[in-house]
Amino acid sequence: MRKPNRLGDLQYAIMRILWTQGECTVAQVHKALEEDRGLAPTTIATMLQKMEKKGVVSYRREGRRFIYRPTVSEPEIRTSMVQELTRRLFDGDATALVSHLLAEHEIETGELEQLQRLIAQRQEKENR
Amino acid sequence: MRKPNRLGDLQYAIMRILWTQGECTVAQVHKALEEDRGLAPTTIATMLQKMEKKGVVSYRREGRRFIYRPTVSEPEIRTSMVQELTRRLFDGDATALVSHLLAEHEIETGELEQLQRLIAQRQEKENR
DNA sequence: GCAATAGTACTACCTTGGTAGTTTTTGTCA
DNA sequence: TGACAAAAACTACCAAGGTAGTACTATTGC
Repeated sequence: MRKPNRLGDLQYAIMRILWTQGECTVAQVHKALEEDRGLAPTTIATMLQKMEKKGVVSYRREGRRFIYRPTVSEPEIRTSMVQELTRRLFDGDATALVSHLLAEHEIETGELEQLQRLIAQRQEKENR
Repeated sequence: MRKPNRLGDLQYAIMRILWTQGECTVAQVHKALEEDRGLAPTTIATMLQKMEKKGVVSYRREGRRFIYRPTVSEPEIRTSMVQELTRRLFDGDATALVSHLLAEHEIETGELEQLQRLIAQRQEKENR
């Protein structure tokens, strides 16, 4: 029903923890983000509740505590967020996005070769 | 002071009008978006006020009416929005973003060659 | 058995983006 | 000069993301 989803900054950060850890308690997520963000544990808990309501995570109880688990994959979210931006900024033209990255030097000179290789790989896959 | 800015969907749409037209009255912007969005003129006016406060547009009066003008360029905004997404989703690695586009087939097979050319051009520029 | 604690629930508040109605002002034209 | 229309001002409201304090509850260590 609901289109995949875009996530806010904190929400995405939380998802990253869940994607790498697989399953987490609130405390574990809090711990993992503490360094970078220094948020109150209740902030994480509240956010996870909101995310649960929204359908991007689910949980099971284990004794008193909740174990959260992602219900959407990282590529899924990434794809829908990248698509969204591409739609808005480049009328959905992903090539225009890459063109922008090249023109604005978001991509270092040293990485150009690697890109060429990536494209070649994709072409090979296509022609097989 | 404030870092360039990310814009919401409507805000970006309005900016696009301003970027192409150069200067616009509220009525002109409204007219231009009517087809796609069918919003009330006051919605546009309110949005433009908010955008003015935020510093992405400015205006001058001409008689009774306001003429709005962008104060930031499209590449500027694009760059900061793309950077933001790249930071969040790919730890700031633009090449990883392109890799994603290739892997998820956001880029059509037919466009691969064009991309190769774009990269080659950039490389030439570099070596000159 | 009970108190300290850990963990969730509940509530609240702020900001930003989005949407629009109502009121006031002010040119303009008859 | 006065009515009308167009424009802006003001106000209001909603949703979502973000942040966190306080209240409740269940566990567990003594």
